[in-house]
Amino acid sequence: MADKVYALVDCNNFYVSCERVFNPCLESKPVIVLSNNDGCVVSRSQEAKDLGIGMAVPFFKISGLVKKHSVITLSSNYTLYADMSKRVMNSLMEFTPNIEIYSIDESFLDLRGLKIDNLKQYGMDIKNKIRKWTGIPVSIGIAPTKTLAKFSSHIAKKNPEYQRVYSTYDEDDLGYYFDSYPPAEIWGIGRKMAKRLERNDIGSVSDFMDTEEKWISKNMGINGLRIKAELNGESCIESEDFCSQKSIIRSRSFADKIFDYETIENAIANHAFRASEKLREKKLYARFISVNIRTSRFDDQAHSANYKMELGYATNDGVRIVENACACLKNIYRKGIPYRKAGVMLTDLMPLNRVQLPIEPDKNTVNSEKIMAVVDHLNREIKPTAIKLGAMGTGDRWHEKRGMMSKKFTTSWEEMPIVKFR
DNA sequence: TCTGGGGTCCTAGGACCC
DNA sequence: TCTGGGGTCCTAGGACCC
Repeated sequence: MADKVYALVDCNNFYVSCERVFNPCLESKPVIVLSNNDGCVVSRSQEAKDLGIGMAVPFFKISGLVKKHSVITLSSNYTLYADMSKRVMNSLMEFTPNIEIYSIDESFLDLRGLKIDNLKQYGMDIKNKIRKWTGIPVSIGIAPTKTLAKFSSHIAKKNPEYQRVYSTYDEDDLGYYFDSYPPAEIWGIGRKMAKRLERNDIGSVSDFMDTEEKWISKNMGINGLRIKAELNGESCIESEDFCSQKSIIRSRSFADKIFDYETIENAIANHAFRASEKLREKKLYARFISVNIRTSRFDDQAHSANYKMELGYATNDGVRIVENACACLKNIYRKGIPYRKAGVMLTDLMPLNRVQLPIEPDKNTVNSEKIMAVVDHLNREIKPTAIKLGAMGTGDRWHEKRGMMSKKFTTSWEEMPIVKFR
């Protein structure tokens, strides 16, 4: 077997597939799932794709189409998707522990060193078992580099004859797809770069492969060179270091324009607290916090403001993080601006063993670990808002719209699916 | 009327130093 | 009075990913 072997396992239409597991009536019908605030389309069933509904299209632009074809529309239910994702990833670990979870619906498996006679068959085996164990359909690309594995998974998805598994080790028509697919199909080449390539008569992956390195380096930087090497079978995107997360962000758009300070402070305090929960969950500490408030990007007088502050010493204490977030907000809030979005970012993250604690801890910090542990426990066991800080407020004017959400089938006793026998 | 959220990485440019 | 060039560090912004 070759030096390196990566399998990219990609869940098909993931959010829609999650919904279908618990609601079989959605099968073989056009279904879409919307982003927060019911703003954009973030997942589409094949039937919805066939109707011409694009990815990330604002919902209001397709509402006519949706009505005409009775497209079933759902708000996103991240609690459900996160839990289903965990199940899929745990199932994949049955095949190899060398798994890199790349996103909520994708993982790279490092198959090096495993005794596998037939990679294509192995892929089919994974695909069938994931479907059986979790109900989620997946596509798989197998190749010597991550970029090629991604490309292979696209081939697997688009061409039914491969039965959703494409292995460059077992097929000999990769060159055909290099000739016929545009560079935009390649991982790392986005809209802007694809346009630029097109303007320079680079219309296919093969054309890109034939492009001089000098040109690539000048126009695409080091990333372009890396992509070319990867497509040549030379692996240069290594596995991520798991403890290397650089930032934690929590932000949301408001359902309506918001002008008043109090409501925005509530939103910022909530985001800051959620961000601190994430920090504690990952056992990390942050040194900096920054707060951003902005109008709609599409507003005539689009406005955005940032404020960054040092937290003193690295911390994951919710109270301190919320206090600092509110202090940041005071510096940038302006009266009379129609704010549409607020967010909090924690940066310079580190694990406990790298944290420098203050020489003389004050009273408030001494007990913070214990207090936070209790708060987290209660919020996990009862409900996420069981314990809140005063600044987080009680209103929900800043909350987003989610008019069409399914239930938390797998994570809430109240909302568990009911099976009836007759 | 209605346009997502959470991340990473790279680059250009300014400030500052010698 | 003349005001160079190299280095570093930081930040903002852009591009990309899902």
